[in-house]
Amino acid sequence: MQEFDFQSVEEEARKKWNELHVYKVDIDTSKPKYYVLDMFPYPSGAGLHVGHPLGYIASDIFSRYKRLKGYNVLHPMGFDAFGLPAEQYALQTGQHPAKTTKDNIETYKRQLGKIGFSYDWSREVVTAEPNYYRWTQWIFSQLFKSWYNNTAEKAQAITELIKIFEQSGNLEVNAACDEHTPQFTAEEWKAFSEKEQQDILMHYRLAYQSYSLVNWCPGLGTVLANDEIVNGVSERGGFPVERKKMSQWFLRITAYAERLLTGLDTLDWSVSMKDMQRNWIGKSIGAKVSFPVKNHDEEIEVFTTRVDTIYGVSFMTLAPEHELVEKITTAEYKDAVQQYQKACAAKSDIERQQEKKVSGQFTGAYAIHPLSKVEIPIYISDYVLLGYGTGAVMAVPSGDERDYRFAKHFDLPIIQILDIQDNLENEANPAKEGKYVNSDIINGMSYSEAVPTVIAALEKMDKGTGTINYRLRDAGFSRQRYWGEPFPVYYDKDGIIRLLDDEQLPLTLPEVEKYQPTADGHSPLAHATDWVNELGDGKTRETDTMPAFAGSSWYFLRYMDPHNEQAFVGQDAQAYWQNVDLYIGGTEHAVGHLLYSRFWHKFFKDNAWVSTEEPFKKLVNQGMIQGRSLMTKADSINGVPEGVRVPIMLCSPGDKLYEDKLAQLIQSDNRFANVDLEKDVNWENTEGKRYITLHAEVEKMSKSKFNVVNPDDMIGEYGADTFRMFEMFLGPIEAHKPWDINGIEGVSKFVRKVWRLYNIDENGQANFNEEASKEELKVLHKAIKKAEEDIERFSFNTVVSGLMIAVNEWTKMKKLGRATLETLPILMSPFAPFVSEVLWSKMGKEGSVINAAFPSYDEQYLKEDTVNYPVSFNGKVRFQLEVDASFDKKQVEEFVLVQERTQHYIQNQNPKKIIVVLGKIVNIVM
RNA sequence: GCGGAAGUGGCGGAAUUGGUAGACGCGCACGACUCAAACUCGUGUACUACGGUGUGAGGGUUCGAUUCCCUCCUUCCGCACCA
Repeated sequence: MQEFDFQSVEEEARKKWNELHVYKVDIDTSKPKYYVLDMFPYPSGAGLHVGHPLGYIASDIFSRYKRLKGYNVLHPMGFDAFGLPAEQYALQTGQHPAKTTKDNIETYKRQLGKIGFSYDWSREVVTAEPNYYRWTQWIFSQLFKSWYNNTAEKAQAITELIKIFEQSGNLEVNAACDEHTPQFTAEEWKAFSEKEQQDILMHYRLAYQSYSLVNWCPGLGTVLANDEIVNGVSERGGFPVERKKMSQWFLRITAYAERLLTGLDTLDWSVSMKDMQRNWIGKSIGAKVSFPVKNHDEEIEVFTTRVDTIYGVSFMTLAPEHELVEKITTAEYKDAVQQYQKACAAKSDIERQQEKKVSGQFTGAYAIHPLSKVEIPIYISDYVLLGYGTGAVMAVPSGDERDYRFAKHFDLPIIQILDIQDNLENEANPAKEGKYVNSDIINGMSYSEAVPTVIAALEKMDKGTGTINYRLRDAGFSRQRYWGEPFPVYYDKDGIIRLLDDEQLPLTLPEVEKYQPTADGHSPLAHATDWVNELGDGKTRETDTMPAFAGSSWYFLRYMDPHNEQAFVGQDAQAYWQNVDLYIGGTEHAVGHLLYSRFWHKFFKDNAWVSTEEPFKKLVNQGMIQGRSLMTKADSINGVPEGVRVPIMLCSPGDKLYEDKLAQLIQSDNRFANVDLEKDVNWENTEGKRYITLHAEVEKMSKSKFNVVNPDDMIGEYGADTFRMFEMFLGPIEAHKPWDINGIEGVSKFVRKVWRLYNIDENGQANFNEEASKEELKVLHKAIKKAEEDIERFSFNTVVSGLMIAVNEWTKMKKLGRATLETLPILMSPFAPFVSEVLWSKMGKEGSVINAAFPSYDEQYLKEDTVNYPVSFNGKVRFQLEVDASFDKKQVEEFVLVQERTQHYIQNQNPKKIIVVLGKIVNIVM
């Protein structure tokens, strides 16, 4: 008998797929479509480890399954190729990022190719290629040319807005815009200079420029992202970071906040994923209230979600940077206030957030409570953030923990406002239950009555309005980097920003000599002075580039129509493929990529470039495969708390690491530069040589932890089919689980057992019966049923178990029938495409198994003549009883009662109750 | 602190609407094959004082709970002076 040889099997299958071009898909209106998408990988230099393909395997299984089920399946792959690591590498080595990125993509494709994915590579998309980013630039232009009409609830052309301005100014316009947008009439608009008009339009555009603070790190000469800063210094190098005001591009995602929120209800995503987005959008319904300042014309505006607590306000707190502070501070307090402001400014945001001590400073000024007219003192304190709400708080010590601590510290009044606040001596009570007290017009009311009452009162005297606030901020869209999409704009000689014409796209990245930013923090593109000035006439190009999320916010649409030169996606292609039916990826993109993509998609919908409101219907988050790091005992090397990690391929847990080997390892890892082998190591010594014992620890798989397992190695040893099935067999797709090589033998055995079922002789011929037996068909139809049901609910690990059970039973039957052996490859092909393809051929079938039809199970084979009932007494199972399957409840009951064993448990008592669940269980209650 | 997910043998995990807890695989033990080993095949494998007891702990609903409800503990993830 011929034994299974995965190498020749993989070769044979691959050859067939290449010849038949099986993965090429096109629009086919005779079939329903199904779009399965993997999250876009960033091609890092390290290549794939075994954790990466987990989601890809799952999506590939589902794609193949859907295809067998008669769907026209779009299953593409491409690369999110712009980004920091390539640029860092360029900084270090001088190699062009385009070159390293290309090399890395080659590595990825080679690795992915080994696993046997059903990608249609003719649709490959690479964000860093000009023929792709041309459209990213085009989309940016469209955002720039649009504003959001809150009344129409959609984006519209900026030219429409200009028409409105010319007719009636902006007083009647209900648009998403900056809070500080000036108001003007049509006449005033017409009188503005062009520069002034353009500046005003910036307040409305969906892609706009504005000044904002960035994290400028002089030590590195660059701008850092928030997560590149640890404890106020740069993660790399530990240099101080300062806040620097720079002109930046933004996308007005806040215009879509409400639609992004309500759209979540229509999506088949996990609860936690939706919650993360809801949390990020952070809608709060509240009120804006104005507090007049005594002896001033100014009013302090606050935003509150608890306008019902307004009668509990006993002081106000402003952010130290609040613009009113200077104006209202009395001469007496000027010095103290300035000192406090200085102290706050010296602290980084992170320090301010970590500060637990109560601090603040009285300004000497008083506000007048809009309802009670009581005078209340105005303080400044660093617990109030300028960036949130209005940068001012109406302090209600009885209901808010921070206000309470502040009040206690400065000995300010704590006013009870709800009858249930009975422990104000010790703590604030933020509850909304109970009835209001000390609250004038809302005394005796409940929360839901009080809120509208207060808002109405405030609105009547023009001191407040009900408002909705979002935590969501507009998305910063500028990066002072080289390796990203250039902005398709230039500044004319008056400094007015102009778009390039669409025909001038793509605006390609110029070559630069160095990838460092300029000394004043401008992007490396500023070094390319020829490029910056090439338009002449005093026109200069924008030197910032777009962030990595630009290209990934729309790539799923490009796959539908990757070579279209006329549009980023053609109407026909989009009308057919609609949107992504199944999206598989990690949770790390919960609020970044997934939110931006939804935002762009809605913008496309507003312009009727796409027909769907949401891009991703169903989202499945694959878990992380963790590594097992081999460690020396944690306490065995002092001063290095995590011990020494040992490359995973070298040894296994329990192994002894001898002195010479350890010395070698320590030398190769500079974190252990100061370890003294004599003083710091607790040696064991039982055999004349010193050693330490290794143990395993589960942690993230990472090159720096020496615990990376390469899929190439696994495939080389066990074959791609076994590798695919094993990754699925590890556990539920969403769960995090440690990579444990132990189980792979079981899957490998399974594949070989499958091969043996075909009794393949020396000539490569399968041997089988023409007629399949009833028993084997029963096993088959059970397996079909389980496979189908489990794949539908993404329970891939149990599909593998189910197939194992079937194969174990068939193995006992020696020689199987044609029907069984022809169906098995179809069932298995989503999981193990290579061996399934070859076995399909061995059965003399034409074409590829990929194009077969998924079998349907036949109930008649699943029917049993008898049912095994567990018979329990008072819920405790005592014995099994075989009962005729056609019996009804009464018959089962009677049959059970006359059994000798039943009588033995009943003794001579009368059962109180007998419960028969047909096909399941019999329970006798005594 | 708030929100979410999870907790089952030595290990990964199964049990789909409440109905035989531990499927399947690993590991381990024994046996067959072999000069021997590997491979392969077979048998067994939650604990047990053999009465029973068992799904993180305690309580509840139910004829019956891993599954539903309440309280608590632990782990992981996300958010957080958010007014």
